[in-house]
Amino acid sequence: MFNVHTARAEAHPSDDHAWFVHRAGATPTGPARLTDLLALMGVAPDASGSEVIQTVPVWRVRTGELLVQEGADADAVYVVRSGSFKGFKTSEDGYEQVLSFLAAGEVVGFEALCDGHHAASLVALEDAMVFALPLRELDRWRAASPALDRGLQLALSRRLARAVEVAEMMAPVAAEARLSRFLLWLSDWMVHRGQSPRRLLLRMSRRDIASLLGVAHETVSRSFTALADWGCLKVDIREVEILDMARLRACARNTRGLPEDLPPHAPSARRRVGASTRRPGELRP
Amino acid sequence: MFNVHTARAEAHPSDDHAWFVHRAGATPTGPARLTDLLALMGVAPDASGSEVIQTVPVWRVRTGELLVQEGADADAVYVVRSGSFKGFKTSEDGYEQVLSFLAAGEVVGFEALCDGHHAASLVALEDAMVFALPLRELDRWRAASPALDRGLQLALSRRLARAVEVAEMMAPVAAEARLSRFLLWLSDWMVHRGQSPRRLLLRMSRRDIASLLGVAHETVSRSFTALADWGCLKVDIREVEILDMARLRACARNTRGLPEDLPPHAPSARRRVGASTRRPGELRP
DNA sequence: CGATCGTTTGACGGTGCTCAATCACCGTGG
DNA sequence: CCACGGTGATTGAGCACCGTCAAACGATCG
Repeated sequence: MFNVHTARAEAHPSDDHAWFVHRAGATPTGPARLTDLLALMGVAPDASGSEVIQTVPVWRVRTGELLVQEGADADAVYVVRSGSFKGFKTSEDGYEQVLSFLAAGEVVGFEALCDGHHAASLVALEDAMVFALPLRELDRWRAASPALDRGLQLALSRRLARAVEVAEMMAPVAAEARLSRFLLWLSDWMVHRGQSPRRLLLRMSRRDIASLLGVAHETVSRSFTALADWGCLKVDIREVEILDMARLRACARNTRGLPEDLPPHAPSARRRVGASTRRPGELRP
Repeated sequence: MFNVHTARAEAHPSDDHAWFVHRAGATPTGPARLTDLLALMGVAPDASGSEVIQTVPVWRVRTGELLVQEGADADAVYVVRSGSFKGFKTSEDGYEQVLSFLAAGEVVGFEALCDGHHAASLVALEDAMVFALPLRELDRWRAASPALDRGLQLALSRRLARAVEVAEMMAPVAAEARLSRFLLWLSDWMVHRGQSPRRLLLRMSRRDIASLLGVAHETVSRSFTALADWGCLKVDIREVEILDMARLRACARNTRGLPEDLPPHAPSARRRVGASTRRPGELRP
């Protein structure tokens, strides 16, 4: 009936492609010492590395600005020093598929190593700084500093392990369960950064969350209010407080609605009843 | 109403957990030379490596047997030599979430490096062989053979790039579009292995595909017949032939149903009409 | 040949996508 | 200061896609 792709084409016949709406916004700033990077990655520094690698370039990216552009030639791999990023891919019809959210200590842009081009874009969700590891130097630096090499391998391993969690959030379960999993994941994230696991400040919009979870952004809104009605959360736009961690975990485990054996904290007429609990591809007993 | 989790618990009160239904099935076989591994990874061999690394252990895994078990201690990283694998994670209620399908040349089990435990299980979809890189030796081997190191980094980069494609297949678009994307991905896979891009032999069940795509396995069946009705495919259980690559790509691009500007090859009453084309989280013009 | 599993097809109902209206919030400029 | 437009979040209504349940069929295997 109404086709987004043609609609866009008609509205802006010779418009720039979607990946041009953002501006590359990384600006150089004072370089750092290797030991700073190694500390961030959680590995002990080594003397040999610091001799060869005097300084590591640092880039600063402001909120909403791009660190890397999908399809662009890659000239470096980055390690997030502070702030957070959203990784996404925009398809030709303008749809923005969010792939991950990234925080301090994580490696980004490594996908580009195999063919020299970035597979996805990265935009800062808040003012951020990144260490840049020039591809030209990468092998030499890793050879010079076993600690850097080890830190990178560990970070890459974590990235791959994270892919499992993302798949769980996109799994075909009830929208409330996906949101619960996302919030629990964020909570873990906060703990790793030494902050409270209960008070979350969402740096991303409802639409970004929706894209990651694979639902409509209106559904994310509804799921937030549902979880709040069930006594799991207190929600104020982007400030979320987890009131009942056990119940939230129960919602994340369950595939549909609210588990029966955990009656609502604050009884609500909104509670769904009679919903089936099987999910796609379920193994039957 | 009917809760899978409790139902399982009632049926098998002291049952083994789901990840015990498979048996670890990897058996050692004649080790290979480093140059074989390097050739598989697409990097030029180096003399220094072959001196230190005389032989590389090779394991054989038969169809349906496990290479690694979720949660098990990891003692090696593997590179698939032949055959193919399914990576999956089983949740406590028995649901099997497929995460990826893996073929020759790909690195598996690397997620375990960061905490020493495998995050997901790997089962052979056909008789397979893998190179084993013992974690104990990994750093030493990489240092001894720059070629091995480079090959590993490239393979890891490809794995991360693949995560983007998996996300696209799980994206909230029409079931036919997801299946189209999956088949196109498989087709690319065949090309990389030097085989025909049109004739696909599916090594996995409908249920596995369904899990990866995030739909019910019945929906996968229906999508296969829909794509066949639209003239894209010829389907015979697990043998799939792509008849119209351009049309299949159009289906993969589109979010809902069959694109209007490509009338069905073989007119079918099954064709859906009036379906909207927006998708969750769509950016409105 | 019976049993089990995988695949296909049909029917039905519900979740969640779509569309739409409303509100809160914000930076701008009159 | 307040009107103004723009963005993001929330809520409601309708309906269609697809998940669920069911049954039938073919294939494989003991």
